[in-house]
Amino acid sequence: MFHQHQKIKLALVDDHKLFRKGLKSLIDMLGPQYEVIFEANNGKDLQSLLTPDNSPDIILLDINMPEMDGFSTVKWLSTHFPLIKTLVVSMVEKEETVVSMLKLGVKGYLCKDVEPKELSEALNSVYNKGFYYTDFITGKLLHAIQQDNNGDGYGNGNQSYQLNERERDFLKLACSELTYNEIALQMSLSPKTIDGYRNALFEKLNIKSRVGLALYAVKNGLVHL
Amino acid sequence: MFHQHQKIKLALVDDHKLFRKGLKSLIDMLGPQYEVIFEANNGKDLQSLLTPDNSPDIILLDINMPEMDGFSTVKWLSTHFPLIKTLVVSMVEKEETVVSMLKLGVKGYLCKDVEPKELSEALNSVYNKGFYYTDFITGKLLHAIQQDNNGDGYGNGNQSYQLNERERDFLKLACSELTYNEIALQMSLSPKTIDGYRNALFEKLNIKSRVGLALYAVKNGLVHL
DNA sequence: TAAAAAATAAGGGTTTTTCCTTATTTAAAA
DNA sequence: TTTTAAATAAGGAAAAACCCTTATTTTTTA
Repeated sequence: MFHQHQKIKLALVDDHKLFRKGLKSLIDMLGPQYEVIFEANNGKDLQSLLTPDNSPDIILLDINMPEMDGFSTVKWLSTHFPLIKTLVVSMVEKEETVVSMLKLGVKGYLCKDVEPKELSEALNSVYNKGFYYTDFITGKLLHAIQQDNNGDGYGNGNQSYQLNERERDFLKLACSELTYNEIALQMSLSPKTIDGYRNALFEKLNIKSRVGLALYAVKNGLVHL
Repeated sequence: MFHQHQKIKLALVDDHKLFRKGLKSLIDMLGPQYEVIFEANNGKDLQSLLTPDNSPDIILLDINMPEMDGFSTVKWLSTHFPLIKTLVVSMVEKEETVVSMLKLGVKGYLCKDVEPKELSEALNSVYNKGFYYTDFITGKLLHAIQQDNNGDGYGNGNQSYQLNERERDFLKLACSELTYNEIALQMSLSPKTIDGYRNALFEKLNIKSRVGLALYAVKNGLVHL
């Protein structure tokens, strides 16, 4: 085993300081090969801290965060810092979320209830191999692919439940006590268009009611509680 | 400063292993005066691990957990192990939740985004003084009291928004895609009674729509995502 | 056990949500 | 510049949600 010339630089992005500090503590215990160079509360915070001079090898990233969530952060990173590898650490286990994140190019996905041992495996794997694929991830992907093949009109290769910007905007507002008419006003759209968005989401997400929409939004970190 | 004869025994109850391990790591760093004697995934898990021979001084308890949540756990502890002190560590910051927990007799309430320093202060305070009251807690209590005094018919001393068993049952079902009629069937009640429950909750919780109900339930850990 | 309080239920009406189908406008691709 | 595709919008109707008032039953309390 030869000498490691440089420490592996990490950054932590999570809106719960206690979790972040705990995570940092666990990482410190893994040994001196890892160094947490900074922590951020959310994507916005990360944007201000991240510079070419101060950039980590791997970012451990939460999804559900205020101001700027994991999705937006990964997208931003992929254009501005494409060399940084992202490892998601989230409590969200939903297939849609995992698959969406992988499509965006994250290098691994950990649930917050894994063993600390898996954290170190993930970090090593992402740094050395460039990715960390577990049975968890494979299972989600497989299931997603299988669903794509059932000929429901959404499948054949492209994203079956990937929501576009407008739908996400709508979904966030649907997750409030606004009436659909009020949402239409907010979005400067006809109530009938809103009607269409709702129906599209119902079909895409296999949901039957507005409560379902709200719950989906929460589960997938589109809104914060 | 004199010798501490006995370590302060702690137990951690949280459904996210990585958070638990991080928390344990932070506690271990506080010094040898604290010892985490066991960890549990949720209330049910705690029930099976907790015996008179194996009981901690302080339990650090999450709220939103599957199987058995923080509310039920605290209630159970207060009858079966009244001497154990409970310190809530949750991401929930809603006044209702904080106040309800305090009414149930927890000795302190920490949000998951506090500094680790506050964790150690809280543990010391709970162990030495029996409680840990912060401005955060006082603020919530004060606000709750002030609301009680506005003569809205719910106040005068008793719980203004404490939900009873039946209302909680209903709320959980309302947080689904079931129709109110279907909920009535499930609960073996008339749809008109359900109507009454909904209206009562709307008023108590200052909510205007079913989406609001669902969101409230999620925020307060009545349902798990 | 009588009175008070809480839980359960009904009547009846308004608004919002939900579900179809089809049409127009705008943007992208060939 | 056609052809296609995507976003936006309309009409019309049925179901569900929402709201207010009052009545009955059950449970608690005095």
